[in-house]
Amino acid sequence: MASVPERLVEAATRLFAAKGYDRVAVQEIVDLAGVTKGAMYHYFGSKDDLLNEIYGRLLRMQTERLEQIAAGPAPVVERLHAAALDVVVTSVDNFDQARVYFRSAEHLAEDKRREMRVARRRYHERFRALVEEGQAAGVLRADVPADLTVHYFFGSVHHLGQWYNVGGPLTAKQVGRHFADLLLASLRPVEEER
Amino acid sequence: MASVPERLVEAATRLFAAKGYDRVAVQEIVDLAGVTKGAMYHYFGSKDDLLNEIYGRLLRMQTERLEQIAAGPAPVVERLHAAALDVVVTSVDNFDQARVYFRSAEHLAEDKRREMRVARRRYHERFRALVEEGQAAGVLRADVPADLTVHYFFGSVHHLGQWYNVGGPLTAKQVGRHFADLLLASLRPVEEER
Amino acid sequence: MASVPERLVEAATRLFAAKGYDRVAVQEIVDLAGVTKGAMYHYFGSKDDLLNEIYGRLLRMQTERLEQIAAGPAPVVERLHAAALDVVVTSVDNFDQARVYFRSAEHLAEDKRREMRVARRRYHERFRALVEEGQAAGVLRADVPADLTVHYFFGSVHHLGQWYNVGGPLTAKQVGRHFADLLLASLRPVEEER
Amino acid sequence: MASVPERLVEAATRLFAAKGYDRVAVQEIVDLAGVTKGAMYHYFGSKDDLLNEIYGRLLRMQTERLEQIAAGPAPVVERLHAAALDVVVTSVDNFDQARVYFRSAEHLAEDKRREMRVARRRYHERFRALVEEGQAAGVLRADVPADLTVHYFFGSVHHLGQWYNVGGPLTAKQVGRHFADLLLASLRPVEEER
DNA sequence: GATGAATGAGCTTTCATTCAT
DNA sequence: GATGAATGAAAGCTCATTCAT
Repeated sequence: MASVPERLVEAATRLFAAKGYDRVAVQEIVDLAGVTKGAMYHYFGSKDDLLNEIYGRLLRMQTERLEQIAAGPAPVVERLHAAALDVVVTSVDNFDQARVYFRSAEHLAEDKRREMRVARRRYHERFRALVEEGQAAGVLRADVPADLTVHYFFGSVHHLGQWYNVGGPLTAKQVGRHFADLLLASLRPVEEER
Repeated sequence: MASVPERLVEAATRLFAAKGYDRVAVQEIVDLAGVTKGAMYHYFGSKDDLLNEIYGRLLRMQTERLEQIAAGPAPVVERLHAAALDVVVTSVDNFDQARVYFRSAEHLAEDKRREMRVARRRYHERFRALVEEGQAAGVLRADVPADLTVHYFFGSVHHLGQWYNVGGPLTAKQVGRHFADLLLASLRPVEEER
Repeated sequence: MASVPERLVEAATRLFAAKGYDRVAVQEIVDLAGVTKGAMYHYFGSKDDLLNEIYGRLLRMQTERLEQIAAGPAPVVERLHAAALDVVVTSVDNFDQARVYFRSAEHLAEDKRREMRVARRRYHERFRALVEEGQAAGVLRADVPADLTVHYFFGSVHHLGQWYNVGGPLTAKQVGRHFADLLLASLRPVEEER
Repeated sequence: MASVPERLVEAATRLFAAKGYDRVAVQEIVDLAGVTKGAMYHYFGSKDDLLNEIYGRLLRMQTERLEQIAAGPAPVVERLHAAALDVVVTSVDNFDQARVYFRSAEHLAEDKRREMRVARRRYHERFRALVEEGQAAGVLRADVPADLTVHYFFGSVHHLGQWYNVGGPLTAKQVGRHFADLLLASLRPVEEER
């Protein structure tokens, strides 16, 4: 059986994803993990520390992957497509973590929230830099601010948590491809637009 | 001064938007509205009844407008563009309401939640019907499921609540246009895709 | 029957006096007062707010009486004697309140603690002024700092809570007289001291 | 570096003096002492056992010194003066211990509390015997009960913990002399009292 | 219509102590 | 001798809701 802190993080992830941070009692988490409250507070300073742990994992992982993809040798359009696909696939593959991540920033304590915002921003900016690179190279349209485009796309990703059905007809890869295609299509240079 | 129930709804909207439903105490709402708890329970059956009220308003309004736009005489591409623009503009114009709407579905009591899901779905389906109409007419690409496209777009809209700054440099109309343009661009029929 | 807040203050006074602030649970207080915790938190912001209430009452009362006595027309030696006697008698007459007062300053929250220190100091200084008046008039010895004398005397008063037995052989007035006599005797001008 | 139990007692003394027994967590003590909880429970049976240890040290020391002083050859008035001075000086020289001693009797477990009361009483009685000796000899006033006088004086001593400032202008010896002088002065036989 | 005192169940967190290693 | 993970009981506090007035 996994270690106690590991079990706690898993239990918390499942419950936070299902009901939202504020609707989950610490008692439920420790019950699901099969330990007592004292054990939880031995490893985590607070309930929101547990959230912080969940939160950070996915973001760190996605950031690393984005940086690797972005630094690759392929043409920028391909790298952007790969990055878009990747964030969808990893979000779906870690669906509970992702759902927690998508909605729980506001429940972090002030200091951790600041840290997280910094990390999120770094991710956002790395992604935006890809878009800007494509715009500078003339292969992506430049009449829509790159910043706005990134928000536009990540809105779609965050929204996955609200409709995507893990056992359903669409695989992670299919959704990822569609999303990446839509993004790239929307950024093709305009020629004789209305 | 506005009527008591009106003041309560306004106060609740402001507070729910700012802090999230679970982080707002009924006492805060009545304090901000300048009434007492008894008064609130005179007009509303419960805290989540207040949420229900807020919730419904924006959705009803946007649904009506969508139906009007969709039923118009313009070509489908133009109607879709107008609908996309409209949902962004009305969401930004009623920003607090929209933010509450975007993240508080799960706080409704079971029966109201069901009602709401029905209403949301109707909206979603009306929008999807527009996309499907364009696909059938051959003016929008058909290789991405219309359903997925609608989720994709509304993710972007819902995400507005997390980054859009009401007093900032972008007006509602500008964001709306960009979003609508991105949507339409992403749906142009593909010709010689990679 | 007394009002709820009154009953709560009484219950808290009894319990804090008997066991010390930290050893009394809010639950015990409300049980003794015959109400629920919710009721307590309706009237008092916190456990230490209850302490604050108890704390202030005795000090306010003794301060008023001291000021009246000190402002009287009698010779300073008589006024000092009366003041010393009075603080003993009122402390014994409100024995539980006094015991709480004597030991619980450190349990107040920081802001209230500051307030209380100011009030205590004012009391102390009013008393010291009496001693200094006697010294200036040459009727009390001046070779012991007035400040130290006051600490010396109030130590004795505070200590009452640790040995005085309310049902015992000594009445409040008897103890008060003895204490006042000892104080005055210790302050008689020295003539041919060793 | 000192032994583990020694370091624990020192750390506990510092913390109990500063914050009061109930406000200090065992974890804080072991952290300050640089050991672990297990180590503490290896040497001491409980938190209050640690208090007991601190508690006894000062009292044992002061009792020994009192007995030596009281048994000396000097006239009773001088012995009483010396005893009074000594208890002040040793209390100030061991200020943290003294502060713990002055206010933590009630935190001892029942059995140790009884022991302590016995030891305290013995000290008190030895001191009182000095006063009574002086009264019998006619060199101290007899119209105030010796018992009450002792309480009166020790109140002043215990109160030191609440106002005396170790780095301040008054040395231990100065305070001790003043206190002893005040005590002796208050006990001079009365002649022509008002 | 409206008040606000009161409820009661629930919350997160703390902490002295134990015990397998 | 010493560790530190884990317990379990209790703590202070919050809050949506009710109800006599």
